[in-house]
Amino acid sequence: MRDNRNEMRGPDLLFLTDEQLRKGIEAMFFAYRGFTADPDRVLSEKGYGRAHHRAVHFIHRSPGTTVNNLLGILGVTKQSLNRVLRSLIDDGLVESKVGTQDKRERHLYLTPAGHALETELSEVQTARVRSAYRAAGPEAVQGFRTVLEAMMDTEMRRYFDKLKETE
Amino acid sequence: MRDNRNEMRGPDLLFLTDEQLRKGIEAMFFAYRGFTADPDRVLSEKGYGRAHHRAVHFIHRSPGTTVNNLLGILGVTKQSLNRVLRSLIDDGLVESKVGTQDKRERHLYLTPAGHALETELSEVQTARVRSAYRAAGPEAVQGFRTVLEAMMDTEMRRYFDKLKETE
DNA sequence: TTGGAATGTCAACAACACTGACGTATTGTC
DNA sequence: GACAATACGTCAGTGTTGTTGACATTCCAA
Repeated sequence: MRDNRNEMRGPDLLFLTDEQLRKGIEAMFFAYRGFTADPDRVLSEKGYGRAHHRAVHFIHRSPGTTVNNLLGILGVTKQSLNRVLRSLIDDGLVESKVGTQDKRERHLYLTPAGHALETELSEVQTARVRSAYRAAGPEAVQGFRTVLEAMMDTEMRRYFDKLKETE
Repeated sequence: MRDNRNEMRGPDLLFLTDEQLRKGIEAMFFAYRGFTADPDRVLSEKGYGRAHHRAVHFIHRSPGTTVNNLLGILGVTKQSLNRVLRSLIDDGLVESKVGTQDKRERHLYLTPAGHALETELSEVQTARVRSAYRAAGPEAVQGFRTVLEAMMDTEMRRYFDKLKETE
């Protein structure tokens, strides 16, 4: 019924039927599970979780970032992030340096051990994405990226674009 | 360094550079947050979580499905699923009927109240996906779906394809 | 200089996943 | 009919990750 509403607008909009949208939603659900499966395995062996992965990833991506900046990117409360950072710092994977200009800020860096973990996680996750990209081909990848960016919150896209600038 | 390894294979493979893969990973992270943000808001108002959404979604999608089948789709333990189903059944959103052929099985159905919740969740999530699809266009959506399917575990793709058959 | 804003930390709690073990009802097989 | 296997539910315990509340430190501006 609602499908028909769209179908009547012409064949160009067939990709916007409720059925197509539902399948997109389910594809997103299943794909995200695959997307995180390999890093999750590595992490659980070491007693870490997905939150540790995210922290390590973005500290690697933006060395010297502050806790506050990381909070914005990760979208969690500072208390939640702090627990994760605490264990990473205690285990010697992350270094927290008091800011020189503003001593309230802590600047975060990966230690050599932290870089080693980041590399390990990155390799397994990248392997799957590379495999998917290769199987799908460049045009599909372009479309994939376009849809993902359109799906973000505008605030998140701001962070994403900022990271993209290193391109 | 590794980028160069790929770049040397010619311009066709530029989309497989480490930098492109990293941005794909980050896009996936940010987009999934947006993807779940709207339903999460609706759910938390009602005292439910993402796990309830998944259960309601797939019961709606496959009415009469058994607990065991749902366990396979969702990829969680029965203890975890049971907690969610318990609250949904107690709140009158899901009905559990003893199987007619095999009385060990429980077949799951949404009640009218369950359908109401499913519709509400589906509408806010579909709205975002529709908006993203519309902005990206049909070719991009095709590529999006292709990459997502290539990213799933083979086992999950089996479930996904089974759901797709209703297409 | 003093009060408010910003930054980060500690403590307690809730949601949701996990493992392991056990109980019950039903089914299928020898 | 005995017995193993299957499907489902439940109890107990644990861990990660999110939350709110309270608090210490630092900076800045009135």
